[in-house]
Amino acid sequence: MRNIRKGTGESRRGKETILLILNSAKTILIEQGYSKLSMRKVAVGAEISVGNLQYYYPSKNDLLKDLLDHSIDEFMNEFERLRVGVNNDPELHLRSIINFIVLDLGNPTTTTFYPELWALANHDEYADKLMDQIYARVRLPLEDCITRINPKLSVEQVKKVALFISASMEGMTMFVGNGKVWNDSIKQMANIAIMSFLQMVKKITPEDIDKVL
Amino acid sequence: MRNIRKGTGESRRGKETILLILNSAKTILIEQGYSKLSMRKVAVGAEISVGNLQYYYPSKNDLLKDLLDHSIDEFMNEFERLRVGVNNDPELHLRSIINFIVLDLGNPTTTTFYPELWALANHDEYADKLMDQIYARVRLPLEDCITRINPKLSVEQVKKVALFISASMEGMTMFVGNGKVWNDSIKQMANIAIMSFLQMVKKITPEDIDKVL
Amino acid sequence: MRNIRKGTGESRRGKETILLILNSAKTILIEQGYSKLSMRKVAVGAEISVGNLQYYYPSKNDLLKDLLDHSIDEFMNEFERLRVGVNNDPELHLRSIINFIVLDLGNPTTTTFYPELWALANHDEYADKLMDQIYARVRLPLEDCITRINPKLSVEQVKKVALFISASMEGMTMFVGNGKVWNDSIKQMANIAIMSFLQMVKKITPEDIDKVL
Amino acid sequence: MRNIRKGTGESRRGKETILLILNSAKTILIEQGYSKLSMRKVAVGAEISVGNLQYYYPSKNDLLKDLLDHSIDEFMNEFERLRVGVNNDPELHLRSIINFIVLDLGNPTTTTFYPELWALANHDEYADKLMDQIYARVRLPLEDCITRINPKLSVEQVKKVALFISASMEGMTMFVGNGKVWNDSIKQMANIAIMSFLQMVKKITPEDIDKVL
DNA sequence: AATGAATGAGCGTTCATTCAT
DNA sequence: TATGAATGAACGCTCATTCAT
Repeated sequence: MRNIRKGTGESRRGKETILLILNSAKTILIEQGYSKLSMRKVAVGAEISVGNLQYYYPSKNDLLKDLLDHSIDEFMNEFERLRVGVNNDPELHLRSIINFIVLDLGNPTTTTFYPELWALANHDEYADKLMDQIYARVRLPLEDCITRINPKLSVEQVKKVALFISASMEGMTMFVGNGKVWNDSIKQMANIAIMSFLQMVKKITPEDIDKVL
Repeated sequence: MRNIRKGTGESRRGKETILLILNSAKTILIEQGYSKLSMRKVAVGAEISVGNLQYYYPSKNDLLKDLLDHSIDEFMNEFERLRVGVNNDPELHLRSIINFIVLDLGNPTTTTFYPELWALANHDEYADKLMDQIYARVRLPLEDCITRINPKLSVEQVKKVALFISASMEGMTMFVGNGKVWNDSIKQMANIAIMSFLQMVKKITPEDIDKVL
Repeated sequence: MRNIRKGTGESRRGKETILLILNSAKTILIEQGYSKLSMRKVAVGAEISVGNLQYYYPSKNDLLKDLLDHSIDEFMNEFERLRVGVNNDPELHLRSIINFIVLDLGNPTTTTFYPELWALANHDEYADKLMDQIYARVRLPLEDCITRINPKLSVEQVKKVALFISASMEGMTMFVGNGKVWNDSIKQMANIAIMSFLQMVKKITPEDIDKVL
Repeated sequence: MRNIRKGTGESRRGKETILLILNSAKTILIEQGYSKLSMRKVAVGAEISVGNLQYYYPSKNDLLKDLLDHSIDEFMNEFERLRVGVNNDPELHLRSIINFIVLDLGNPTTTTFYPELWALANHDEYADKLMDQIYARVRLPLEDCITRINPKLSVEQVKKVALFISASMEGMTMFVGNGKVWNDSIKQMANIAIMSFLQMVKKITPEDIDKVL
């Protein structure tokens, strides 16, 4: 919801237009993929002229940046809400985070948006940076739980365990996401994930992580 | 390595040209992403004319299909080699599979190629079908190990556990792959994965998987 | 003179550009034939960029449609003017129509444009529909004259006689048209046509038309 | 059935291939029009390679020439057969010629092939020359009949009357030809034509033809 | 007599972008 | 803010043609 050109999107009408643009862009990205995302199609989808689109976003890259920011904000806002009302039990908290993330993979937007983001991150610096930020943010509460459940792990080791858990869950996107073959098994996947990760966090030792074979 | 148009690629020279094309296409896909993959660029990379490229691959989609087939064949061939010399201990076998796959994520080709494939699979039927085939093939030895380690699980449950393990490992691609921030931690990730998955396979009960909360 | 894309050709400049395009297209169609009509050549002829041409006519077919409409409008407008100041004598009116149409065949545009249209009509639905409309319109006054000259003919028979007269005149295009071998004889052709058709309309009986041999 | 490159098409096999080529080309010309006629499509239709096609016809223009020759030969051969068994009555002979030509317009090949030829003749010298030859040949028997029916006409006037009759009949192609709206009325058109032309030939005077208004 | 391989130009079309209004 | 007009490059693709085998 932040655009590039200074002084644009400040009036109420402008803000509405920006929302129309971002929604159009996101729809295209999700339904057709990044390779089919064009300024023209975004303009048509937003029911404005190409000229006007370029008034708000002078270049396609500007639009992409704002689109990524905007899309991620939505996930983040939902994720933050998890915190509220969390009790003090780290194990329970870990369970609820895992549950939330795995079940979120069933969301049709998540299913298609994130693979696009990952592919993009391999070729686009901004997307790459953004990915780092999101997942670092997602790992924060994981790290907190892990530290409390297994205090013997060093800070670095906790980070790696959190990364493992987070990455593992992301990997399920392409298999249990919306419309995917295994979508019906999403609940069981969450169960396996909780069981697997919880056991591991409890039992894992510093040596398990850092041993060299 | 199989081209589309009848009667092309039959001479030695033709076969060489097809290889030049596929290598060029793969390089572009990996270095620049699918959205930048164009017939022109492939032709330039293969040092042939666009006309000649289209002589072998009448449409871009034909090229994409063959490129995916070709690229996946390479992984499959490597994966098949794992089988050879496998001992009878299912736990050891499971360890070696996990180890192989996680470490393969460090391969620069794997790191960038697979996210492209996942994104593609969301919009391209052929890519989707291919993904199903690859991962089904990858899960086969996993399912075999799991069944032998934990005989109490039903066939369906074994499949879900295998899917969980396979998907989890794929998820690490974007984080520990070649050039990624956590690339240095790839060995520890393999350790955590082995520890986590092995424990889970041993301990998990049918009820753990199918319980409804 | 009506373009396709909404919101284009609305400013004075846009309308001028559309005229430049149509003139360029018509010139190429007439001088080189439909098989040589390309968007690029039209753009060069109109001294605009290909991109701008496609801004007005998103597809070649859109341009062709408008070109046909536009070209036919010109003939129609001239043809309508015939009506004005027509006296009440059906025979005289018939003479003047025949004279007008046959002499119009000497027009260089008519000579080359109509054969293209006929060939096009065999493969293009829109051209076919348009042909039907033009010639139905041309036959209207013919049918009126014939009915008044020979009231014994049924409505259907009048239509067939009118069709015969109209079609016969069109057939001369390829022989007495501009630049054709017999172009010098166009006046005599008109004479023969008038004599032939007038006699026939006066003398023909319902039986002559519908007899089965 | 005559090709361009010296020494080709001399073996039995070569002659068969040439026939396959010409049939393929004619089918495409008739079904899709000249603008869609390409060497590639002809080769596919003839089930030979492009290279082999170009062995027989080094250039597209060579193929076109032979195609026109070949197609017109077919009509000519049929037309010559008319002569056989013709009695001495010029009026009867004229009727039979008119009848033959008008009814031939119902032939699907004639319907689509000739408009293509006319359009082509406007831009291609060879097609133009060929048209002259065919129609001059067609007018010969017409001129013979006219001279005998109406001996007062000069040689030049006879030629013009014959041209008028021939051209008139060609004009019906686009209206009563195969698949055309008025195809059902083809018999009545022949009746009207015979009545109209016969009357005219009998009654017309040198003054009718050459008068200047 | 026939094929497969290759080229280079041109095709219709889409694109990001610029700019005057 | 917003539109319509315009550009120039690139896209996937088809084409006529050449040539080695």
